[in-house]
Amino acid sequence: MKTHSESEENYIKALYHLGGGDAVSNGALAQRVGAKGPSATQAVKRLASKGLAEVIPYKGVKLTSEGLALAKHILRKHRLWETFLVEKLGFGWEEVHPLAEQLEHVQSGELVEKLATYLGSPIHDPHGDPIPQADGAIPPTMGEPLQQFSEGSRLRVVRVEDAGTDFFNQLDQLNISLGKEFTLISISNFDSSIQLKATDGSLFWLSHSMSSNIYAISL
Amino acid sequence: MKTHSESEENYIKALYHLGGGDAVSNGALAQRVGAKGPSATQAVKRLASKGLAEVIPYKGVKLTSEGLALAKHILRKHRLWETFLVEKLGFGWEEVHPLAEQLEHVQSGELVEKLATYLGSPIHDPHGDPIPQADGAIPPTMGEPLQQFSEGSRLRVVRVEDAGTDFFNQLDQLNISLGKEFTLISISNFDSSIQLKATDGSLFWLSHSMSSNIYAISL
DNA sequence: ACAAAGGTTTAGCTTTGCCTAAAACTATTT
DNA sequence: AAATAGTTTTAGGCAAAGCTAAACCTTTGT
Repeated sequence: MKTHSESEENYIKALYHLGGGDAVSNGALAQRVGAKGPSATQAVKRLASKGLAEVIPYKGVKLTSEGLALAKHILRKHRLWETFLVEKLGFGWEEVHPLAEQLEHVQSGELVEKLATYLGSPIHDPHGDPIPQADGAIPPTMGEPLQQFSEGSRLRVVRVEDAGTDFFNQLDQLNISLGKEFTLISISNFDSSIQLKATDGSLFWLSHSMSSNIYAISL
Repeated sequence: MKTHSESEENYIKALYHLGGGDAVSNGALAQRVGAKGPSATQAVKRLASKGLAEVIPYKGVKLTSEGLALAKHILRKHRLWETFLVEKLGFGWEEVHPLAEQLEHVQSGELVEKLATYLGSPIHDPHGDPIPQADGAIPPTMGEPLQQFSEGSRLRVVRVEDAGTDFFNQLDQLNISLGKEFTLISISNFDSSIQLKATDGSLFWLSHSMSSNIYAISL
């Protein structure tokens, strides 16, 4: 198995995040990896020369099937490590992303699979995001944003967007976590904020910016 | 906390391994990190400029107290990860070194300490080597090579040198692992090979090259 | 004591990966 | 259809970290 630099892996991840298998603009890519335009241009050339991406100058870049497979593998590692950090080491879900970014670059197929087994072959990470499987299959992405449900629905939180530390802290304050169940009481016509009732009977409001990052399924 | 490149950390590790706090020759250092002389010269200059090492040209390099503390911290991470890989993920003790070399570079004080706690704050790694503690204290290095014991001694294996995959495989074949107890039956005057008796009564011989890498305590 | 041998440092080149400034292309607007 | 605004690429630098070849110390042997 060929080996790739961390920088290359970061560009691969960014391409996957932004476009999946579709073309991505140079600017978007640069912004995502936190670099300037010319760095991205140069980086995608390197990727192209390794057969991981296909570039059409001035038009965009997209991952080849090989690049796509690599992206999924990196994402698999990332989400498995996040799961480990939360489930086994007791980290909060807001802390694990930067650590997983480092751990995901560790190179060893055997390690990934042993880790997966150790964690019970999970298919979703601590944020509810699907963990790509060893064969490249991607489990379904769960849930709809709370806005999608009608008043009176019983629902279970199954996924949250990684919207930054403050968002996670607010979730913790509100005692919202994956698997929790609520009843959607009402949606404001004025500012789209949402009123929920917890199983303990407590009532509270969520701003639109909060609720749009929270995904649930209907019970 | 300042951050260091992986290369820098590798040189720090090498300096610690070769000299502890004492001076090390450029050649030895270069060989240990797998680089050529000039690369080492350059590297130690970088370390010196960061206050991690002290260089006397043509004479040698040694770690400063700050460099020493960093070295211990890296070694702590390395040995904790090795412990994790063996105890939790079920890797064989011959496989873990290269993986730990990657994992040890992950930067997060909180991660190290959570990992240590998760593993039960071990003071020795799967090879019996001492794990530097968070405060920099180094637990005692256990055991004496088998040659040191007299015929008839009851002893317990507490540490093995990392002498390569073949060595570990042979240990596994002989069913020798840390904590196992043996009686030293005899030491050959001819080639210093050693005859041991296991607790199940089985008898076997160890070559000098095997036994000199196996450390035990007397019971 | 001096010269050869051996180890160390300097000099200069390579690659990766980032940057800024300038040139080139695309797209939009009149 | 042309000009302008916006994006992308090229050109040219810089730092880290490696290398080889050449110059420079230190040590050692006669």
